[in-house]
Amino acid sequence: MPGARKTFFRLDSEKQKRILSAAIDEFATWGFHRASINRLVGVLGIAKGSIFQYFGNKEGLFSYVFDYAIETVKSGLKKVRKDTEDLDFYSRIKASLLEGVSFIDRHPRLYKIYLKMVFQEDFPSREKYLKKIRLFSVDYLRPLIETGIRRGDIRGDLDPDMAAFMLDSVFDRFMQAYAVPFFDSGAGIHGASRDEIDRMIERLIDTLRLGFSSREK
Amino acid sequence: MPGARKTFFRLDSEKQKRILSAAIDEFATWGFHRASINRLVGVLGIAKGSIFQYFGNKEGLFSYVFDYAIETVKSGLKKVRKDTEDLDFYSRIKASLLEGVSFIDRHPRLYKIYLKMVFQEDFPSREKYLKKIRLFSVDYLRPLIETGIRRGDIRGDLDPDMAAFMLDSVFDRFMQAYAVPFFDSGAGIHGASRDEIDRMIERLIDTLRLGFSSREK
Amino acid sequence: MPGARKTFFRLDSEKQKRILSAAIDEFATWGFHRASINRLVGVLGIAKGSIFQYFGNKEGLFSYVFDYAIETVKSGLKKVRKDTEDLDFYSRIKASLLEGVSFIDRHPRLYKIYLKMVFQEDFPSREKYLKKIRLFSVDYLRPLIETGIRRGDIRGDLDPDMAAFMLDSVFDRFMQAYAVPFFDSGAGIHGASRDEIDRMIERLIDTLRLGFSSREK
Amino acid sequence: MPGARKTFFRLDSEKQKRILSAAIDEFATWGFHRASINRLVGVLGIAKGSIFQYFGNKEGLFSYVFDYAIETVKSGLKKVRKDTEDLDFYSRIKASLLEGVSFIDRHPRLYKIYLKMVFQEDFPSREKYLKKIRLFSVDYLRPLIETGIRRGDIRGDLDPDMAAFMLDSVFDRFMQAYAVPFFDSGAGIHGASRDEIDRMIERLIDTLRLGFSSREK
DNA sequence: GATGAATGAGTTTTCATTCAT
DNA sequence: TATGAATGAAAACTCATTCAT
Repeated sequence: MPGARKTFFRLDSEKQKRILSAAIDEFATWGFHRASINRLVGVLGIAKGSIFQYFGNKEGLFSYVFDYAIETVKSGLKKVRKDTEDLDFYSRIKASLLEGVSFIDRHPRLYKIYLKMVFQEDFPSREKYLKKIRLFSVDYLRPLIETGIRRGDIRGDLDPDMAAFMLDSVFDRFMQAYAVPFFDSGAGIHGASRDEIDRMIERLIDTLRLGFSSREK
Repeated sequence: MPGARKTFFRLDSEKQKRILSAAIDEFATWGFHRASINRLVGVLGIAKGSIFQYFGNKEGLFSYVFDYAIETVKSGLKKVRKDTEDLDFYSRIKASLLEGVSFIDRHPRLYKIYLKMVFQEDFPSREKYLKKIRLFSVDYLRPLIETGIRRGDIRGDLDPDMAAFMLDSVFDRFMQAYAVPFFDSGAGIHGASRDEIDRMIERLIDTLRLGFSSREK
Repeated sequence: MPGARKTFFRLDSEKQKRILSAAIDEFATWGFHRASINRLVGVLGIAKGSIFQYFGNKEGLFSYVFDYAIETVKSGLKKVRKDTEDLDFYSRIKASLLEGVSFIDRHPRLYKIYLKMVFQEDFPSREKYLKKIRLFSVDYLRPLIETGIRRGDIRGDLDPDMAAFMLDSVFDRFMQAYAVPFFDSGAGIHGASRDEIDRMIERLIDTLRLGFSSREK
Repeated sequence: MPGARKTFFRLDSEKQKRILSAAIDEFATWGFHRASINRLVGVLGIAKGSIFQYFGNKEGLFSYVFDYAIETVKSGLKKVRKDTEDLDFYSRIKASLLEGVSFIDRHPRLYKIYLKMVFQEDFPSREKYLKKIRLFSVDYLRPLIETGIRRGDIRGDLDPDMAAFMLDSVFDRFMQAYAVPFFDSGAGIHGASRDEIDRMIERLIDTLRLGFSSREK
């Protein structure tokens, strides 16, 4: 039901972009509940009624912004998947992590909205939005793992559920670790250079690859 | 600075508990900003002014609840650490995960407050509260890993930073995975029995132990 | 910064006047701090939010009322200055005092607001408001004195600073003396008629003119 | 009716002074209405109920403070009147002005309370308090003028009502002019030295003595 | 289609006073 | 005599939504 209406899409495309961008700002800064339509129209210099005409209500606006965010993430990862088709499993994981970091650099506000959303159970239709995200992770990581096993990059008896779970956890946490200082200072993981980030990822992947136990024969 | 005042501690202890419990309910359900003192005193059947006499302001109340939560988590983990002192690394990790799951069963509302808090950047002194939590994870996991290496449970060349990072991520995510369906239905990880949870944890630890790569000689 | 917003000026002019008048009432009766927006909107029969839409906040409303008061005083005195251009110094002083008295008759509530304001050090931007008033007295009285000296109405060796200071003091006090009983009973200086006021002013000016000392040769 | 009760006077005299001083602070800073008993007892570290036991209610406390202020002013002026009995009129006026200035230096908080009070019509029994002050001015200035005329310091045909009115106005304004910057910076009339204040007073008295008109024979 | 005035329930916080202990 | 917990009305201000123009 919610989302943008025909009226919105009939607007001149420049205006559509201005509204989208201002709405992203508002939700990224304040989260859903504390975002204020009053403030938004103040910034945009348009009539309050217009927002309601375009999106029905506050949730409709959020829904539009959120779908845009999902599209953006998806297209980034699709590109990585395709570009790395011929590489081995670990290189693909590394590329994916780098894409995550780069996504935060390119779209910090969208990532903020994601974080805001994840743990606020109470806003309308939260479940629906979360499902779109979760599916995603499974859709993306499971095939990667399966291909890795088939090609012999990963040991054949690896538990694919748990592997996916671990990757998902580590991905998420790594992005958070990168993002939080980035939001404060504009530099990820407390000012680490791109090279340092690179090395960190390698160490992380090594740990994933080798596991904790000693390799006695 | 904020927190409970003398006035509060002078109250009859039954009343203190009633207020603490109702406040936990309120913050667990609504988060910090949307929690309502009006609603709270309505539930408690006391005067609005009283809350402000006890805690100074809304943040004082939150601070009191939060410190209580931290104490509760800490005492649970301390017990695990002590009770498992003689066990090997993987058993201790398993016990810790089980304690996490059990904590959610025993104190679902406190865990909810934690989740609500983590990604709402804007509420007063959030940093201060987060620091208390973060310290925690490091304080707890690093010694476990170091002892594991010393005792030979873990390979000596394991990267301890990344290992701690992985454990922290996986712990957090596992607890979230357990908690979210738990909040909805009262049963963790979509209704799994205690036995099933147990097996899941074992599979997870196995994956951690062995890593992704095949064990060529 | 504060003051009325576009929204307010777009209102039907009758409504603007009703709001201005009710706000003057409220501030004149209660001063800044004890004035109540709740009471105001109750009297006006409009929604509380509307006042905040028109003026942003309480100070914005006060600022609007205050600027209106200043305008009203200024225009009265300007008229006197112009109308008495050709008269001698003492006649101009008399006319000014009469204008002061008449201002209180015409705008008792505005004068009340002035009195309330002068000695409440703490309300927001008080200094800014006071400055607007102080400038005023200097701007008005000094030229009058200088012209009086030039024309020979006043002795050439009069100390102009102290003369201005005395006039300002006496003006202020006279208006207060007139106003305070006026507020209580509706009749200035305890029920004196316009003729009596007139004579009082003459006696006052005589005292100013001749000074206290005996006129020895 | 209002004022301090027996209970208060039975207190150890040191405590009485602490309470008086803290109450003066509170009223001087906040005026009557915005003064807070909560804050006061917080500062004093005594029970809220005690204040009500000592003074009945807020007005009782104010009344006590106010009577103390009047006594303090009176005793200062009485001393001046007596010490200057043998001096001529203008010297006595000068001494009185200096006493006013010195009073502000010695008791700035009491003078603040006076200013706060004068133009806040609405607090309980304000008229009663004001009367005590007004009487005062008449009681003090009229005899001074009459003695001055009798002794030939002042011309015999001076209008004594208007003379008293002028003196009262100029006194009041001078003290305000001294006090307001004093409250802000701790130095009267924008940092003037005692010598400069002295000269100002002399210029002012000269202007009063000689009047505005030229002294043609 | 666009506008923006109107709404009123909601928020946190303050405070003088009472009264049982 | 002293204490301090309890009260609840009042304050300023916010905001999503509606609807007449």
